[in-house]
Amino acid sequence: MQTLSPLLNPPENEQILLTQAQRLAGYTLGELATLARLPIPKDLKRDKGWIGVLLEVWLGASAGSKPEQDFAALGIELKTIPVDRLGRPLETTFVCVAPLTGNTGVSWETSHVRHKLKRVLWVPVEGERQIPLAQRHIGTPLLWTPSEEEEQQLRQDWEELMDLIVLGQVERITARHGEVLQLRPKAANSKALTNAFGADGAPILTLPRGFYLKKNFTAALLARHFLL
DNA sequence: TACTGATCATGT
DNA sequence: ACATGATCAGTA
Repeated sequence: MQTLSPLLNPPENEQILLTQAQRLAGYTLGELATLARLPIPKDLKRDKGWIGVLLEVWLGASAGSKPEQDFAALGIELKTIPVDRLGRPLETTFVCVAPLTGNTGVSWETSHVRHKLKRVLWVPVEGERQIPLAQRHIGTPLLWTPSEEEEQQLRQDWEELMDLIVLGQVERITARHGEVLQLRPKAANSKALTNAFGADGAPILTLPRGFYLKKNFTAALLARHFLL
């Protein structure tokens, strides 16, 4: 009888990664945290990334804040996604920070968004706050690559948002822009500012922004897998 | 109650 | 300040 244990090194291939992720399905966060000897916070208020770190440990991702894909050798990004009892996303999904300067000549093909989403291992986790953190279950993982339709949706929103940024309209962008991809603040707080350009072309200080996948998009990609 | 704008921890 | 990991929480 083999005991479930965290991967100590990056998985050597996709199959090993996927198999390990599938093994975790059905376990609770409390069980996995105890086995990995990771302290369990009371809730996520001050540990918003805790579930992500826990899964990184179990799947052998090089944990920490390196500007790489989680499984660089495999070209795979890991995303945990909080879902309700029906498997629908409870939150938007952060993709990457949006570049507000130095965007002359940037294209969708070479964008960070496209690179990040090229191949993603989605791990659904029960996320309803009424369920104590330790009792939330891991769901069935999904190794995903954007379909042509999904990539076109992403590309259209990305180009529209980047056009506004380049035109100095970043402060007029709200989370309502974009059908599947949105731009929202991504900062420690509202006092953290970064450089951008205003409508008149002059430099301005503004909140750092990030690209996020809207829930309708992640809901559809999860449903396509689990209902089809 | 869904959504948008704001926020939390940690490491480089 | 910015990258990693995201969720919180006020208000429409």
